[in-house]
Amino acid sequence: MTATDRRAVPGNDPAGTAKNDTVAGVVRQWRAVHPDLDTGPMEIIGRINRCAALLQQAEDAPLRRAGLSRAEFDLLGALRRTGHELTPGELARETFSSGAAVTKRLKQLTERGLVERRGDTRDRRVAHVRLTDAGRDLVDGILPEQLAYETAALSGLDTPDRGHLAALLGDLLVQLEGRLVAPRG
Amino acid sequence: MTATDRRAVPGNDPAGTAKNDTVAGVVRQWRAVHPDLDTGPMEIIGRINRCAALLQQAEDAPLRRAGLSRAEFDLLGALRRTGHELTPGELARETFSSGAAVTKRLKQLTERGLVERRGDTRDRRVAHVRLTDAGRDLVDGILPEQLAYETAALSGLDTPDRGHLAALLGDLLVQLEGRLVAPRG
DNA sequence: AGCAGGTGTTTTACTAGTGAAACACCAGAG
DNA sequence: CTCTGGTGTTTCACTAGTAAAACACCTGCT
Repeated sequence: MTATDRRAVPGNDPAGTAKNDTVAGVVRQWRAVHPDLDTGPMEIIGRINRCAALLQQAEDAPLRRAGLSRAEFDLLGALRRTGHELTPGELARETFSSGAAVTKRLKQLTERGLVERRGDTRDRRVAHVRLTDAGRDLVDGILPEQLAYETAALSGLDTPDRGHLAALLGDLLVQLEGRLVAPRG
Repeated sequence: MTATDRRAVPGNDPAGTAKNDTVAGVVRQWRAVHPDLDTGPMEIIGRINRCAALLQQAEDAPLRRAGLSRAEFDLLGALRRTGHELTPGELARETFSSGAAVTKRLKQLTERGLVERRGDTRDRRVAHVRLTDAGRDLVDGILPEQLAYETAALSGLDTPDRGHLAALLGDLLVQLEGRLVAPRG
């Protein structure tokens, strides 16, 4: 621990990636404590997690202004982008959340007049949920603002980098979805 | 809506990124409903969020086996990797969580004998938290398994792609941290 | 000394989410 | 018709997190 230099240490960075973000610091600490472990995956996964956290925080601003949580907006967005009614179960799958969570959110959104439900005529277990006009208008009003925030958040990357990043994340996501979201029979 | 093709539509993909992950489908839906909006940012941010969710889910497996939540492991990990005692406030900053959350977690981890606290001698408001031997052993036992899961999750990408992805995410993260984590005085 | 304002931590009251069980219903077998 | 097993949805009991207030203590000013 004598005279430790806080800056990047040459020769310690095989991938040539000498960032000075928070994740780089964390990885450096782990390497110092466990020099034997391969910390490579942390550089990707740690950054993905941290980027996700920061981006969500940034995006929450326009939503809070509209009195919506991210989860509520996701639900409304699913209805808006599919363009048709969805059942609670479909909404759960579409928004990657549990059925119980969807039930709760639908209750609130219905009370606020943003969605409406009707029972299925043939199968009385299932409900069909659709946006009200107010719900549709709300989503359409928020979306451009949301995208503007996102564009601003990404403005530090130039266009080719953005394309490249999207492509690499797409590759990764295909792998993850194939592996983790068990092959549907 | 007549004869809509579910596959990628040629000419609609300026970045040349014709993925078939879930995000690509979502973006396609939005484009159909709002052809005027630039959905570019979604391709990155949507994928970051989705990757983060899937990766966390995957990583939670080894943690649950050890009876820890991700948040608890983050806290223990912060103590382990810094190598010295931390105050609750420092732990909160280090793990990006609220002070109240740290208080709660410390209470549980102390009861389980994984961390210990002692009061500061000069300033009796502050506490110093350190890992017990059991805590250190637990982290050291989990970490390799955790990294193995991470390596497996990323195994779909070849080495140069991994380096490239880490670098791009690092660039993005530097931007985001500079922008969103207000310039510290 | 004594008070004012600031900081580190905990408590409080509350919210959103979870898994498991409950409920309501359908569809097929006998 | 009436079971039986399965599926869509909701309820229940509980957990983890949050923001704001409370608390405990320090520091500097007078």
